[in-house]
Amino acid sequence: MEYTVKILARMSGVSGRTLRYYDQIGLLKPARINSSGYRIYGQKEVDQLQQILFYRELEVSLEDIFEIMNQPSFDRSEALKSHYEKLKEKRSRLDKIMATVEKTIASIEGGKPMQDSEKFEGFKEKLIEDNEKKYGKEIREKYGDATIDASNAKLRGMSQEDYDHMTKLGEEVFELLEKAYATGDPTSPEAVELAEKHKEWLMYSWTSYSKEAHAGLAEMYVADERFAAYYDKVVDGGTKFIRDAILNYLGM
Amino acid sequence: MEYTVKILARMSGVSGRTLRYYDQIGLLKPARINSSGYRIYGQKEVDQLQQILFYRELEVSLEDIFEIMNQPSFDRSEALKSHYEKLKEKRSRLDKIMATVEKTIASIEGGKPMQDSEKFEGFKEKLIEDNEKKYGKEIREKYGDATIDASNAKLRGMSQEDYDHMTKLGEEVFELLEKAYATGDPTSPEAVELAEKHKEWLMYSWTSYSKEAHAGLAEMYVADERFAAYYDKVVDGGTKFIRDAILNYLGM
DNA sequence: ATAAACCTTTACGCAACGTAAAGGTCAAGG
DNA sequence: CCTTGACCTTTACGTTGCGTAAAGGTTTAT
Repeated sequence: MEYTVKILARMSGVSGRTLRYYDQIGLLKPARINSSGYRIYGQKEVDQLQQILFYRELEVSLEDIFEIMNQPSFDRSEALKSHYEKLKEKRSRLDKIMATVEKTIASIEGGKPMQDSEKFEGFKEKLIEDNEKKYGKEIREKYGDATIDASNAKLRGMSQEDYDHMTKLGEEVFELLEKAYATGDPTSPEAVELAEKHKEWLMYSWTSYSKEAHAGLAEMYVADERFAAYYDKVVDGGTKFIRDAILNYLGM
Repeated sequence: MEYTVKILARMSGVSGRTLRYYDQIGLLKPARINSSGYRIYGQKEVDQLQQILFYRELEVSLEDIFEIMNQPSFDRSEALKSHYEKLKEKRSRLDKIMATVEKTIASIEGGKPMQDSEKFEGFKEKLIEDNEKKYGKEIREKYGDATIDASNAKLRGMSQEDYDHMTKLGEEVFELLEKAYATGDPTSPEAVELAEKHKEWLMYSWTSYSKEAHAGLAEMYVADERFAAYYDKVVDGGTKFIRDAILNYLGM
């Protein structure tokens, strides 16, 4: 039950260099180093490597894998179940791309033209994935999976126009934030408009709306450095301002 | 039907930077540059980009994509059919990994242990893929798809022991080449053993064996720089020697 | 005419290793 | 016992496919 680099590498399908690299960055340390300086891996490390490979399969960065697996709340069994769902999503993305390939073949051989935007169906899913990779981790960590999963599900069903409109709304929120901030008053008409626009934007990704959830999100913006940085980019203190504007709008 | 960078990017799901990069490396050049230096893409480029994304989905390197698409014999329709098959393989690999995840969950919750090597089922497929990525392209180009596809199919069905044994045989071929070469005589007993061992090794990946195919492969070794480099690494002129030894063994 | 939203090129940065170099260790066979 | 070959080690530079400023020109809308 003890393995050297080469043996574990052969068993798992990764290279020796990969194992050494994982040791180097602290992602997977050998159980012990023997008297000659050789890395020796045991049971626990085998299971950890498997877990790492599952995450890697989902294109999670090694850094994120490290953070996830080192969280005190990390539950292997639960992680595996989540993996299963993600793999299913990945497979359905593949199915979509396969459908696009089929359609393209038919269009070439049948001579009937295809909408340009149709030609990229399935690839758009990648956008959603990437988005999740960028923001999903922290949101998941702090606010649970439910919100983001629902948000993704809705995104997926959206038409191009809807998507564009939503993007535009998001930008308008940004612009409004700047204007409203200039008034210095979170109860000003501009601030109210900001809150309204923000709600409108939210409706695109939220499956259900409640004042409490909206207010909770506003608080989250301030609490979460990532969101804070996002809104503070527009104007310093912008995050707090948008929170106050929303809370005022909601009468809280 | 004319698109600027941003528009095409949004439509296809790639970034603007990606399009500029593809232009830079010559993979996808815009149809024309307008008077202000802007990149303008047309119908043909849209289809090319789609094709590129299909290849990218299969993890083909951009360099290889370029070579493949610029071959005079490149047939879009055929390429798409091949894509479809590959995507199917990728999906079945995903299925295997999903099965491994399920098994792992059951093993954790049921408390029954799992073979260490079982834990990496599905990942091993990656090895085959990578191998193909490394050698497959040139072989395909020059000798058609049939051989390598069959070879992969057989590889997939192999047990760990078989695989190890094959690897070992491959190494023995190498060792023998050096010894046999030292005799300087492709009809020496050592050379005959080399040819025999080489046949034995071949049988692991070939579905059927014929003298002609074996001889053909020997010639291919010499003709193909990649293989030549591979065998000449052992001893200079090793490739020609192994060809002569095989031809002699086959009585040709 | 001014701002917003595009576009351009240049250039440095990054992840996740591959790959070579230079050398120590260990089991097996002569 | 000693050599050989297959392991092991560390160090370090190279690669792919972009992301991300920076610094500036163009177009469109108001």
